[in-house]
Amino acid sequence: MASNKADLLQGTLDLLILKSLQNEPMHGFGIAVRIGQMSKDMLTVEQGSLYPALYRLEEQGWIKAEWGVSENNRKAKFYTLTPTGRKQLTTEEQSWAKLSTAINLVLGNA
Amino acid sequence: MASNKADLLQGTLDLLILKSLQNEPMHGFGIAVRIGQMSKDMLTVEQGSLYPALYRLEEQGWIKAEWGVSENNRKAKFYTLTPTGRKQLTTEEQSWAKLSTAINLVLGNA
DNA sequence: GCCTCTCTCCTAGACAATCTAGACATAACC
DNA sequence: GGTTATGTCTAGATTGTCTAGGAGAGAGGC
Repeated sequence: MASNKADLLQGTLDLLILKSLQNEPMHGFGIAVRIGQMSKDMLTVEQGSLYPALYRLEEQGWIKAEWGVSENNRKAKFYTLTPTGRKQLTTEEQSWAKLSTAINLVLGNA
Repeated sequence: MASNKADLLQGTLDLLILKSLQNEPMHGFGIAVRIGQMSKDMLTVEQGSLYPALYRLEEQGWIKAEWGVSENNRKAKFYTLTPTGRKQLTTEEQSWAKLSTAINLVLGNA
């Protein structure tokens, strides 16, 4: 019911994934770890959320997958941001900014 | 599919409703209008989202309903924040702050 | 060589919140 | 008396996330 853990807000996962890929291709597992680190462990991406999300993004044409080898010498699927994905990232960043602004307006944290 | 409109993020509606009731009791319709106004029309609360949410909150004991008469002389259900609801509001405000901070960390809008 | 740990990917099914798209009732206005 | 604005309500679909698993393969200890 009420969650003590920092569950993600629905809709933000795509944004976070796209953002993780902004500078360099990464494999799925790495994306999850990266998001955890960047948020100082306030956000946790479950694998059951991550992989479906990655497929979703790939289907949309926002990211592209390629098999490769990880830093630890394991085979891993590396995802790259496509040009369309880059546009989408911008869009989602703006829409996040707008939404959080709007909510803060209501909360009075102007 | 992708939405141009400013859909709500799941989980934020409860917070917004509780916040609307912080200062005075309101009826459902009024809450929706209020949220729209306070957010400068960036947020829109659909009725199909609103009423289920109100029931949810009432079941949790966070708000209390009472039939009354609106400013326009219609019968309307007025909702009041309970003491538990007030606590919940604080909790949710904090958790929103934490979450948006976390996301902004990832986005680099530190 | 064998065992275990860790890394990495994947999936089915449940769950919960929101949206779509309606219906209904009544006050106010023309 | 018809129309508009106000106000509540519901069924059903949709969607995104979580739970709770499984599986393969390299690394490292023995």
